[in-house]
Amino acid sequence: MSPARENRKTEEKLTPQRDAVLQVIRAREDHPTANEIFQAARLQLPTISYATVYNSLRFLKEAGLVHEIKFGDGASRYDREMERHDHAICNDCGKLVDFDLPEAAQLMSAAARKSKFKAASVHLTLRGVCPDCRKA
Amino acid sequence: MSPARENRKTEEKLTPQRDAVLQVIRAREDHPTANEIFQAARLQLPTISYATVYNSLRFLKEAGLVHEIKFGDGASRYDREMERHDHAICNDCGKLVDFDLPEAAQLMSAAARKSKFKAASVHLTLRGVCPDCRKA
DNA sequence: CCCAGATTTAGAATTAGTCTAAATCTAGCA
DNA sequence: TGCTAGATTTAGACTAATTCTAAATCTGGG
Repeated sequence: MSPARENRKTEEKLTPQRDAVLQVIRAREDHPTANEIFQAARLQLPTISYATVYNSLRFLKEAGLVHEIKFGDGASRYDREMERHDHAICNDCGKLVDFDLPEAAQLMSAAARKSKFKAASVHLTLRGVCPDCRKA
Repeated sequence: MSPARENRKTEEKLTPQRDAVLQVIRAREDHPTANEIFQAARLQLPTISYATVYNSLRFLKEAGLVHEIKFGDGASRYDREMERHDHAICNDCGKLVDFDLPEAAQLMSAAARKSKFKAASVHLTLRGVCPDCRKA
């Protein structure tokens, strides 16, 4: 259960397919969907299947290597950023941007008190218009 | 464009089907999915179709009478609560609970500054374990 | 080298939601 | 009253995202 052992176990199981999926996510600034990841992974591993991309994403999530973001609008998106952070979503173009507002993290216990839940994490979502759409 | 006129327009178009959908949502404490709403609306209006439930939900959303919540885990949920509020989601059973943390609303401008977005709304999401699951 | 268990593959299946075209309803008006 | 245009409803086909299935393939330990 030590971090080192946990990590070794993960490494052992990092098959070429899983690694390709991980590299695709790490290489991108944005938050690709499973389909986008599939298209990109194919360039490296032409025989990789859609199901394997999903299996790999599940594995990588459980191993704590990627983060899944499920907002509306259909497909889940995947994020290389594992630290706690917040999201801004553009109401016009749907762009999703990460940012960190430490003050949001500090509201966790207040939120737990109000909701009566045992808190695990908090996350703030801003909806609005992104800089690009503001210009247009 | 006056509130009164806006309201009258809405009233005019509140067909029996749309009203049935609205009543289902207003009668429930929880946040039903479209499918749950369809099942319940059917009891009142046996011929109502699935497509009409979706059409009605879109209409009611646009009229500002219900609120759509899209978290992961598949289906959108619908909320009778129209005031700004926050959500807690149980990691064990998936239960979704409303609460209001006014401090979260106050983080809107800070979030806008960090993300560079023009803010429209903010919303906090707590993940954790609900009171019922905590007992079990 | 061989086997058991894990992984990958292709495609079928499932689920949520949207679209389409025909049927129905409704308000305004000759 | 009776007609017509426009809006709404309906059933079912369709689409997109994701999961499932079963067979094929790979891998490490003996």
